[in-house]
Amino acid sequence: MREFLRTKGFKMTPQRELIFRSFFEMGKHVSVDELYDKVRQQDSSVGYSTVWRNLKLICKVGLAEEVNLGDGVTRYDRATETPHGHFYCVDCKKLTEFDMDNIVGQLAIISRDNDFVPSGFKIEIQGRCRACREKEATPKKTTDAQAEAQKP
Amino acid sequence: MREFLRTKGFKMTPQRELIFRSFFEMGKHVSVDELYDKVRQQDSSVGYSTVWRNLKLICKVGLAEEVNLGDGVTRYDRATETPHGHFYCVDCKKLTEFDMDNIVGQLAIISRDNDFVPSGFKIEIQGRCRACREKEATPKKTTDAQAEAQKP
DNA sequence: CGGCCAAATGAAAACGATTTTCAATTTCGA
DNA sequence: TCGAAATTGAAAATCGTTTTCATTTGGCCG
Ligand SMILES: [Mn+2]
Ligand SMILES: [Mn+2]
Ligand SMILES: [Zn+2]
Ligand SMILES: [Zn+2]
Repeated sequence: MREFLRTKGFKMTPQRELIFRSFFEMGKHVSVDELYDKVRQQDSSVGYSTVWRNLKLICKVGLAEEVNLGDGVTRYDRATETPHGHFYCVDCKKLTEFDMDNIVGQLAIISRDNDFVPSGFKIEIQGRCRACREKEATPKKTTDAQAEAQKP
Repeated sequence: MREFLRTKGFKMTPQRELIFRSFFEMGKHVSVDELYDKVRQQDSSVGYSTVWRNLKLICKVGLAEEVNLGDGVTRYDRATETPHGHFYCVDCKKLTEFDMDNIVGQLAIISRDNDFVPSGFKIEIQGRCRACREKEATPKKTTDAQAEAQKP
């Protein structure tokens, strides 16, 4: 790793080492805050901006990429060998993955047909996961139009 | 429109009327600022929050939906009869659309196979549009590792 | 082994889009 | 017409992201 970074012109530091290791230990879809918390458990002197910068660096060197679900928080997803898509449960907000190998071909065709040279594909499927369907909870009826309209 | 909203418990106002009309007159992928500017051309007394709230309302009643490309700005996309995906040019940032009818079937199958009940699909293809490829401009070599790493 | 200098760090501040607050105004059904 | 509920505009609050800046550190070179 140290060597890998060095060849790209970056130095290794204790903080960086810890941040990189922590990131890869954590699951997928990690937010800055989550990683920051994890890192601070090991070394509470590491700064937030250092975590943020290193997360950006991890993306820059191609080891992860940002994921935006429109919930206001950027998450970082460890790069996978084969491209994958995301199921986003609108109830519990859980993010799960699926392989998109068999679809990439079609996306490439669509791109070609539209005179567009693709470099990356993102597929997000919103819906409800099994767990949430089984809970089948709170119908939660509309009562106050304004509250519904103006509040999240 | 007035009637449509009334049945959902919302009132019509001059501002709302103007905002809705302006939104549908504009192209796709409109940001709050863009719509705000357009609206102010007609009536400079309309407030920013009113524009924002009505954009949210348009989504709530199903006439549009938010689009997030991770560039920090939420855009609002008029709902289309048939679902469509987006080509996002990494150079000029232009967003163009493509029909995804022929892929939706597969996405539905993938969802079923993963025990997920889908309610919406989003496909984003990053790459370069024709215009940008033809410009084929500025190779822009890396010179300062830190600058490259820490600045956008 | 020093010395040097770009890279890296941490704290704090800046940013900027989004969202909320609140008092005043308006809509629309009873 | 009246009044409750919705809407509005201005301003402030939020809050994740990004930058600034003074200081420290890593790693290459002699
Ligand atoms: Mn993922
Ligand atoms: Mn669109
Ligand atoms: Zn769920
Ligand atoms: Zn382009």
